Amino acid sequence: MLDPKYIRENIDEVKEALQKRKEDIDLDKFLELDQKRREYIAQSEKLKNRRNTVSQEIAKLKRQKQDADHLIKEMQEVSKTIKEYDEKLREVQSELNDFLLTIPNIPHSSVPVGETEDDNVVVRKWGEPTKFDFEPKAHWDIGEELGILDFATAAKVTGARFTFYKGLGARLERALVNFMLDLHTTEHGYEEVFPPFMVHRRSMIGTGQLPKFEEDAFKVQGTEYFLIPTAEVPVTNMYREQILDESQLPIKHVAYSACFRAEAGSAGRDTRGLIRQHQFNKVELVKFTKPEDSYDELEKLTNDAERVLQLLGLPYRVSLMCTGDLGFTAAKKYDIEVWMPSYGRYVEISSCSNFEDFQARRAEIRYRPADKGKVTYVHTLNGSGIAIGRTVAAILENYQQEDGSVVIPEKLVPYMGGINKINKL
RNA sequence: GGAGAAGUAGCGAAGUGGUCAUAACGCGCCGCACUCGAAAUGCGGUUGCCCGAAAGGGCACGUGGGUUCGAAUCCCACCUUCUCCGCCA
Repeated sequence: MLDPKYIRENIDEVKEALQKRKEDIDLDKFLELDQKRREYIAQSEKLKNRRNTVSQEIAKLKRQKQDADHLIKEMQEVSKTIKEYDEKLREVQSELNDFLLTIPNIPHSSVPVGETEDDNVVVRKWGEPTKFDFEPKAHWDIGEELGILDFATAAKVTGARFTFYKGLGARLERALVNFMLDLHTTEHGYEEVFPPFMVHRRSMIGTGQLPKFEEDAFKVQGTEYFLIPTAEVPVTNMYREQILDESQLPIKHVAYSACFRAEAGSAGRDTRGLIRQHQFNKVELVKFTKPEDSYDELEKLTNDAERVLQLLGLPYRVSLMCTGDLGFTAAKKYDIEVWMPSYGRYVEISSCSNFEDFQARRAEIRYRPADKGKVTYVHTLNGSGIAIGRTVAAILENYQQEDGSVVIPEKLVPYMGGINKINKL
């Protein structure tokens, strides 16, 4: 959520920013509602002041056993009028709030202006696309031939876009979760959190999934709960409506969770394999920082995520998202993309974003500066560190051998109980 | 799921219709004094939001309604926590 005061005072700048995002939002409507709101507040408060004053007088008269009927009669009228103004105010306020919740974040000045993913800027590459002296296979074929992935059975049991991992496949998934959690807790200083996989509506609004993107979420029938699309939601909302102490910042959490996405609107895309599932595992990094530190922390967070791929020996590149590909909530976002031989290109495996105070405002997460300055919104950041299913896909494809087996990256071998290769049965 | 109790500042807690919500009192925290230094002691300071150029005003006692000239206080609903019972991994 943007600061209403900021929009009011910088209306042209905000309009221009939204245009860069290709967002068509009528900010004049905002100004109009905001104007009305302030009018009603002024009217209502003037009357409340009168009521408070007179109520004291009534109390005084009653104590002196004097007659206060004429004042009480006047106050009956005043109270009625206050109620009318407050009702109008409530309506405008809620309309204004609903409107604010649909305005996306303003891109940071360092974000390239562009329309589609073609305008994203590759900022660095690590490693080279894997070369094979045989015809490499896609991970869904490798996985099925090794008996470690079973899409057909998942379709029978649940439906499309679900998977059974079996045997060493299930073990590989689990090994990656543990490997990443250990890396981020012991080497990068994140505190581990294991969150609820369901949250209520207020939390989904806090991080920006709602109200605009309800069709992307799974709602649990008979409850007001949503399955989390990412651990970002519960972990960021841990600190909702809290005033933190400056000495606590930055707060850094790492969380494993399953993630659930309806994938509405992606019908027909990435239908095979592990790339686009309704349920997948992810290790997520979440940070809360002082405003002046958030862009440094974004670089560090991105590096922390990249480290996973480096240790696994998977070639990747980092792209800076352009204004048109930034998503609703981010002010700046890097995608880390891993080389996927079956796609013949790099595929997103992590998204690292700085939301500045956009989420903090929605979720009311603030901190008290040590110098006793004004209570201020924190900046929130998060990034995948990293998506597990896509990592399995990348390992299967990049580490496949001509005989159909898959070598386990060295760093992962201890987590696989010493197994360094998955062979055909 | 059933029965009961409770939700007020960082924590504990007072306040049961107007004169105590910048919220008594205690603890904690910050500053100052005393001290060679510390402890102890004393003094002072310690919620947030909204409207307003300012002066100033308004709001918030779990949340939302209601009654009333006036609600932390009375009524209703919901949420959360605790205790007991039932069920369950």
